[in-house]
Amino acid sequence: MTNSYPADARLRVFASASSWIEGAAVRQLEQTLQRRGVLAVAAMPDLHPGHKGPVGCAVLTDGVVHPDIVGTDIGCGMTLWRLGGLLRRLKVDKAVRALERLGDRGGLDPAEAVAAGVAADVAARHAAALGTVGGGNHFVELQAVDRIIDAAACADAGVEPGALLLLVHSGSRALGPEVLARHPHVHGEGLPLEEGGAAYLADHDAAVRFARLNRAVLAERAAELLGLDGAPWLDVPHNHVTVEDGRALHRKGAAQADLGLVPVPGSRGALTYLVRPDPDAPGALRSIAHGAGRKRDRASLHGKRDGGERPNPVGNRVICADARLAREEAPEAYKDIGQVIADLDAHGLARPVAALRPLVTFKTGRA
DNA sequence: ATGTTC
Repeated sequence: MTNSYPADARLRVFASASSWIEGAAVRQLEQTLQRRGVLAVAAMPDLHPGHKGPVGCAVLTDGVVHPDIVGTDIGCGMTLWRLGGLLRRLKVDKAVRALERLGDRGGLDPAEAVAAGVAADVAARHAAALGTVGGGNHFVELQAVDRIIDAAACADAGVEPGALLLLVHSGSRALGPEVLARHPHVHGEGLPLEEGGAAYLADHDAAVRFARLNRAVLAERAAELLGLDGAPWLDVPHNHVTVEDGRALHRKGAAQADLGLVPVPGSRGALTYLVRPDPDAPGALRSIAHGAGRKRDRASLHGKRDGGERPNPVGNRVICADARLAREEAPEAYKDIGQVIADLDAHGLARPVAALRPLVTFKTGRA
């Protein structure tokens, strides 16, 4: 059973027949193609329905900027840090107790945020959010290199089995929604660069930098709590818009593919894959999948019919004091990351380099 | 996604 995708030469779908994509997401793709100025759309194997359009796609326009494609979480993405530690020396219980404290401290002071490059007015309103995970699918996760898949690429990158890593998924917190609200636009019409698009981009770019800084503060704090040396390695946004040669490239839940290696996480009970994208893959708009993608909407995961808690498929410890969030983010809410990676590989978008195993996941310490 | 959210 396969979906029938819109017959439109501008659309490329990088998913195999065995990757289930909801009909609602396909209908949203049709609407995306009707937005003003759309030249090309690349849909990834983790495509799923979103608020104002599908999550898991890249959209190139002739210069019209569509803020509601990027949505509220401007700059959201993944940061991967190397940790100076080895799996065989790790005490998992101790790591759990350490990461439980990630929610204890507040964010930065405005002065610290300004020193880190945040504009004074933004710092005044949002510094306290720097170093906070947020909700939804965001997390901080201690991982270990589980399996080398591409030995040469791993040797190049210094990736060795049993090495500890820190993966952070977060965004611009309340700054993103503020920026979106500050630039009103008609759905589907968007903002031409000279008619509000450039002004949106300036605020948007600040939110992208803010989100990256937030991930760095989170990683630094997590490494400190774990008592391990931490070194920044990769930072890859998957929710943003870039303008080049007068064209606007939007990514909505699609990872940037021209920054080197990319961590592609599964659910919070699955492996993460480190992949090497081909930034020139035809039709992919310099993008790849950003994760497993939701299989079930949040609402359907509540209620008695769901059958309650299941064991974590890969045995990582998940710190999440919010039971409702834990249900919405349960592993069974997500697609199979192995299939997503297989689809990326089969379509020439990315090659797997290593599999990373989650050990301890921090979602939220707040009850 | 959201100093969210009935």
